[in-house]
Amino acid sequence: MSNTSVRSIRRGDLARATGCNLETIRYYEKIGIMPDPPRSTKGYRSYDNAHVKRLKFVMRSRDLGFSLEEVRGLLGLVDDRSRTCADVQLIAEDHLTDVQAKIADLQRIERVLSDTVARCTGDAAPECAVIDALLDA
Amino acid sequence: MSNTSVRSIRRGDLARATGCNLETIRYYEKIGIMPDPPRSTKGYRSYDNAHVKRLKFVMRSRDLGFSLEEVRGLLGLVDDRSRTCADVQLIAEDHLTDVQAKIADLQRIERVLSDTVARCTGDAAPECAVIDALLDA
DNA sequence: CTTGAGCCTGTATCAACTACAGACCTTAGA
DNA sequence: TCTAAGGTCTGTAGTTGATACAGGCTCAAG
Repeated sequence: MSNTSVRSIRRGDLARATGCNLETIRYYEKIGIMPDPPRSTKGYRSYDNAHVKRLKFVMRSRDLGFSLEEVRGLLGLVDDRSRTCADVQLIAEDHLTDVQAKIADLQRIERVLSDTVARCTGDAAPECAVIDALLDA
Repeated sequence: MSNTSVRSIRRGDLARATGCNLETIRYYEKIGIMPDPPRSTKGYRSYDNAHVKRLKFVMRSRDLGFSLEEVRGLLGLVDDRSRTCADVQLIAEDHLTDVQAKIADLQRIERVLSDTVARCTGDAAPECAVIDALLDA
């Protein structure tokens, strides 16, 4: 069962293969999230399946809201043969806590905002419940 | 009923009066969210009650997640004698929609993340459900 | 041989702040 | 009166996570 082996692709191909923006790949390489790939004689970067896989990992992590520093931590654990499930769980649980806090924050905002907007008449009058709420402590 | 009238305070006092970071005030002045205040002969900025009120408005708006551009819009409407409740409602409702979308996004993330973390054994084994989820498409 | 696409590099921009350096001013205490 | 501490002034750089653009090479098709 040989899976589709990509021998040597260029940055644009990697972008297409992953759906990641080309400039973003460049940025990830600059900050060390992605490795500096080998170069052709003419200086063109050459990527392979391992790069595709790693970049997809990064993208899925980002999609789940992990910061690039958290992704860096996760990548370190992926590479580390001695990592344990507990190590990973720690990062993921921390992040989950962050996400839950953000949700709570936004829900508070949503309540205040929708309550206030609901008091709007929405007509041509200069009085407005939203402005009043923002002006008054 | 004379309310506490602040005749002339300096930037540090404005910061203390509002709880806003001093550098943030400076930034707001730079980008025009707050006006350039008058200066003393020695070049010290001098603020009054109107500045305190405006800055508090900005801070409450930011706290409710309005972007600085949205705040700019709201401030324009506060100042504008011809503004209507409908004008303000439009901005607030747009923002409310944004907030609701963000909540939905984070809730999706929260589900995936907590489901995945729940499958962690949390032990010293190298197999980890989180890593697996991030590695597999 | 030319044209266009793709790649290379460096640099700038965005939001919304925050931080720091070096110079000046003001005020309280000795 | 002198001095030391603290506030204020200015300009500038750094943060996160990208995105955009300019100017120069190279490569493949027609």
